[in-house]
Amino acid sequence: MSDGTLRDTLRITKALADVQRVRILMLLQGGELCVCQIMEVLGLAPSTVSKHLALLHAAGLVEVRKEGRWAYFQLPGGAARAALRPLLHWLQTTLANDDAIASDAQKLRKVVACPPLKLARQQRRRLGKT
Amino acid sequence: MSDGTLRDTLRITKALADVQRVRILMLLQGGELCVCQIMEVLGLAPSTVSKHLALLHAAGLVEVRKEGRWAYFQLPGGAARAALRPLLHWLQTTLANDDAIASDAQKLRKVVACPPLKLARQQRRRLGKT
DNA sequence: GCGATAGTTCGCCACCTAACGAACTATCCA
DNA sequence: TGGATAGTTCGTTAGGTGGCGAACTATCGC
Repeated sequence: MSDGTLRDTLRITKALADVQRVRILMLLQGGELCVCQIMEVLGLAPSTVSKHLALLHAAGLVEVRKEGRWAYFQLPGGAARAALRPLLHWLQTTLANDDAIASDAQKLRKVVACPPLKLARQQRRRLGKT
Repeated sequence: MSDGTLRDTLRITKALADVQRVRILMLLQGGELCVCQIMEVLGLAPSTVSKHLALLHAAGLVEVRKEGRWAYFQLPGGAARAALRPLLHWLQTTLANDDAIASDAQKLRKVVACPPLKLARQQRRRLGKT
């Protein structure tokens, strides 16, 4: 996918040029997450989160693991991870003291505390009412 | 300017999410350049190049040195350079084998071979005719 | 099989942005 | 002082992008 061309590089920089996608990458530092968990932290519609994740995937910045109805996303491993290491490390470093990112991390802790199944059910109920 | 907040980080990633600006950063690896030299390599109007450089400057990715009518741009030095090192190094590495970037570099060699004054004069003439 | 449901795709809208030329600023030189 | 000129700013326009809800796909449980 990424073989060092300008186009591939721009796919990555464009993927990083959005608040929500940067927030997602920071969330994934703690390990894989499913779409509904990310939705909950970001406060965005499922279609929006799905689109952001598809874009990150196309750029090679996340990997997917599908398990039944659930889709788990995580940072890439192996060779891709090595190639992206400086980039992700820079992001991590520059955002180490950011309040919004810290707030996301805290919210994530609460979100992962309850199982995804229960979380997704709550979200459905909320959307149905609105 | 950049004190580690999410907004500052996004200013940088957004600055990197454009072909022309990435090309400019790669050109500046060889040292400072004036606007007319960058114009010549990229093949863009002066107003466009100026805007890109202003954006890169606002993101802290380039520094300016004004000398009379001329403005010389270069990659940042000192603390800023240290903070951006991983980012720029990643860019440099991923684009090491890109044809378009290599072609820019070659074009730049021809451009710097003739003094900026002469170059600028040629550009004026060309614009006037068109 | 059938309803419920996690996630994706599609269509639409509002906003942003890259490009240009024209007008402007500021410096140099005759 | 006045004309030429390097660069910036402004206004406009065309194309890209993020957001949502609605419709769709695919899996699970009864």
